[in-house]
Amino acid sequence: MDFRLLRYFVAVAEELHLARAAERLGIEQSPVSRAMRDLESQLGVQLFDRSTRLTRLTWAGQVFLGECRRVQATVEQAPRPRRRVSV
Amino acid sequence: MDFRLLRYFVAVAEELHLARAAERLGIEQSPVSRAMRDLESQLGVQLFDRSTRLTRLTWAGQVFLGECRRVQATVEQAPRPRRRVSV
DNA sequence: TGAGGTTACGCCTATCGTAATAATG
DNA sequence: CATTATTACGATAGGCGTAACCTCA
Repeated sequence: MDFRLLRYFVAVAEELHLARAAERLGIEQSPVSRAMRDLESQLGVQLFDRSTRLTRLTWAGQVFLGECRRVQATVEQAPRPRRRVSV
Repeated sequence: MDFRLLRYFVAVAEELHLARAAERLGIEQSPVSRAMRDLESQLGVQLFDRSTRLTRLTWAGQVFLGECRRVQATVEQAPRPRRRVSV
């Protein structure tokens, strides 16, 4: 689990739309779809309710989104030695 | 910057010895050495005082170590959906 | 049947391990 | 000269894009 999956997940969770999330991330749909699958697999939890479309976050997904935001905030708020780190 | 470099750095910062840090991480010295170089390059900051050995953290290194621990704590303390995630 | 998501496939980069090389104490 | 760190090099895994394919409203 790295910052990449975390960023991807936040984008998807907020957009609930792979194409828009992908656009926001500057990559294609395909890797985003795979990333979500991998993430759910790693966590052993389903993060989204899906029909064909992503309808909403599961409860686990909501909890995880909260965690991700905490992590991102921690990383971003931290005082940097000299330069900012791109997460 | 991902959790990998963060983990490597914490190990090295705590051990101040590449071989021990590498052992702790379950990999070889070589990638750890490269990781520290890459990290310093990314941050634009020297993290260690080095002679041939790593003698100690620079001030920037100490600050960064603090940040890393905060991030790790955030990740680890977060309530997990079902399963624990290995950072 | 069209909008949205997934899978297949090949490419490319990043990371690893082995091993050789430097440096200093 | 022994210990520790770095560099060189080849192998491999993982992430990406393109494009084909599936699925439900």
